[in-house]
Amino acid sequence: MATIIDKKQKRRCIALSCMKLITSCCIKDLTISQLAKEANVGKGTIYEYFMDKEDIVLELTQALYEEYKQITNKKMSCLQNAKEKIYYSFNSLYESEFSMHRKILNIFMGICHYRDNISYKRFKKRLYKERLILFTSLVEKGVEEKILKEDTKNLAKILLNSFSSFFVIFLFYNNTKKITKEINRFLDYVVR
Amino acid sequence: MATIIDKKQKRRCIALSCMKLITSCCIKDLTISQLAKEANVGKGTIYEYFMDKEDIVLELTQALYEEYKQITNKKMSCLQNAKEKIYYSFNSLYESEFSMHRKILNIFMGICHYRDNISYKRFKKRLYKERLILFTSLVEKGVEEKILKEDTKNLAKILLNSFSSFFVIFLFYNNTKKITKEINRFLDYVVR
Amino acid sequence: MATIIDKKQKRRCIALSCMKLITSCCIKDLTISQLAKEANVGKGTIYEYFMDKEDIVLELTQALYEEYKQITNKKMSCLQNAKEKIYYSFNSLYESEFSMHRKILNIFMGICHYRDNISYKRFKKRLYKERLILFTSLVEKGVEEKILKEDTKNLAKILLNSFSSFFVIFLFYNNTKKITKEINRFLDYVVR
Amino acid sequence: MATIIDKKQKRRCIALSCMKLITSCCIKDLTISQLAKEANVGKGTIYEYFMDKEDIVLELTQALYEEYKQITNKKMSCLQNAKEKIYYSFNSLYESEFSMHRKILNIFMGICHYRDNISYKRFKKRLYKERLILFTSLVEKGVEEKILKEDTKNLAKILLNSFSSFFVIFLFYNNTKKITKEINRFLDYVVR
DNA sequence: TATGAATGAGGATTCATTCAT
DNA sequence: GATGAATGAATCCTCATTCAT
Repeated sequence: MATIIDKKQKRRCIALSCMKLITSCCIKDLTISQLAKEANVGKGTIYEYFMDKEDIVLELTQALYEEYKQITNKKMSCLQNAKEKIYYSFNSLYESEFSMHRKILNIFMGICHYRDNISYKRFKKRLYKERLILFTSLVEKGVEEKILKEDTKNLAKILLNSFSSFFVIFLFYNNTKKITKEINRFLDYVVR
Repeated sequence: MATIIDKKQKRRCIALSCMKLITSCCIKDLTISQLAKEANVGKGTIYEYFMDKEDIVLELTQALYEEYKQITNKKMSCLQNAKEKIYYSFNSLYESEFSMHRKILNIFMGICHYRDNISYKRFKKRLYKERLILFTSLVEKGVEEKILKEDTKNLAKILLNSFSSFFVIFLFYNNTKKITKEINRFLDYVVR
Repeated sequence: MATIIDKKQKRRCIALSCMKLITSCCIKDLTISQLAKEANVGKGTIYEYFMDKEDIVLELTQALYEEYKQITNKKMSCLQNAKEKIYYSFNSLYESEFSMHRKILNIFMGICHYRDNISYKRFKKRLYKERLILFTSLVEKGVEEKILKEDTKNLAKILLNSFSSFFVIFLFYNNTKKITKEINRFLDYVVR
Repeated sequence: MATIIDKKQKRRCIALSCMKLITSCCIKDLTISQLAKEANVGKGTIYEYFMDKEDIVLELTQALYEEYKQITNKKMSCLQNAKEKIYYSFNSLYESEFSMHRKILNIFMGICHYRDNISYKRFKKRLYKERLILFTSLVEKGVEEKILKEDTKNLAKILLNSFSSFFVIFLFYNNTKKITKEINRFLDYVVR
């Protein structure tokens, strides 16, 4: 039992050690040797804990996603009304403290375009599900507070689509101010 | 002059010859040798016309994009009113005849996540610009025909964001029926 | 007959066109394409007139050797006595006007270390022979003028060995002033 | 510490394994694959220890140079007087047991004509310096024993120039008997 | 005779993966 | 469990050479 926990911890620890390297280089050009050196472990050790390069990125994405969730949930619970929560749930990702998280998400999405294995799919589904739950609850609250007129289910999905859309657009602009503007324009249209 | 045209033509011709191979394999695992063989030219010839693998994908994406534009413009001009045109502009991409186009677009977008050179940027800007012009004109017409209440500029951008969002969602579902449903749900919400 | 002369002339002309390129780049890294472009002819044309890269260097070396001979013979005939002629025959190669000639000779010698075909051998023999004839006549004159005490034959060979030695040393120092100093030290030792 | 010594030893070991191949083929036509096979190591291993082909030749030249020095120093210490030592220091290189050493030296010199990196320069300087020290001490001894009349410094340099010259001439003749004759003719002229 | 587009053999180099320590 | 030296398959890319025009 203890060793399994250790194994998970070490996996995460190695992945986090590689964060800087992964976000600063093109993932395509990174080698296992470089990653092992960055994490201060032997090449063989990498193979103890990861299938390949993409597996490290997955672990790193999960780590940062969980951190993002923890921080934003905390802040969200301090916000008073549904409107503020909805705006925050869209905008928080583009705050400066999450620049690393955005970078990793970009790299993760890039890998998704060519990689389609189980662990990747599973994490994508989890991301989708958890976001949908969040937006569903926010829409419910919004309808209660009468800032949203829509029936619950559809609007939550539209919000989810738009949320991911904005991230894609962000990768195009690569400008957080611009994307924040676009987001608020959209939310002003949807929310009363 | 003649040779320049020939060079452009041959570039396109080679890229199109590689279409099947590119869409059926994982681009990451494709080699220049395989592509050269598929196009029935020597390896050296590939290097005569392309910088690398990604350059071939770019050419292919451009070729299919232009074909898509030509076909959809033609059909669009037969449609009577703004509402139909808007729905068509969103849904056409998911018709079965454009399955190849969707595949290429997926591969192209995957490459965008790690590649950031001039020709890729240029084409991305062109895509963005041309789509924005289309949606702007459709919104104008929609407002004229009183099926859209919004001020022109903002709605066009929202449509554009949603359009690209739907494609990202499609890559997740990989199910044209589902995405068509989502699109129509969204458009029913926006259009009267 | 005319065409043969033309062929020889064109061969020389192409080789001379490549002089700058050959002396400024490392011969190992030069390609036939580059040489053809530099000479403003097609790649196929190069093959009409030359066996390979080394053949161009040979032609260029011959051209510059003949030029060197012509210029130095002229100047030598103006010199009054054997002593002056001997000193000039050693030092002239290191005058600034012959920097190109030295460079080519270096490249030619480098090729000799791995290439051993007939035309290269023939030219090396010719160089050796002509220099020996020159030094033999200078020694004869020197003995007549009583500035050399030695029997003719041996000294001519020693001079020839030293002459080529100095060039090898020059390639090591790559400093004309230093080599001139060494040469004069040596000749002061040999000549009264 | 141990690994550094091992690395140096393995480097030398690989280079020595390639000796036969390097001296029997034209270095220009040798491939890393052939060298790796000859040394019974993988291609990747070659790159672990060497920059390129020329780096192997450098290592081999150094190995054989050190062997040559060791053998000749030993024999030289048995010789009685300066005259014998001077003659031996010139002639030893052309003894049959050093045919490999001559071949490598030829190849090394050929590479010097187009390669000018630090490690090559450093070794060339070392060669020059050590030979100059040897000849200086021999000239000193010769003056003591009154077989040389010259002032010490100049003659040592002249001997050094001639020594290298003779090797160049040898590459032309490729005939040890002839070169030995030339050497003795020269030394008879210099030494009383 | 001159050309240069097309070629593909072949060499350089990389790097994921193994396995003895 | 951790390591990193050794490996060689795999891929890149070059460039001498050909040959139809």
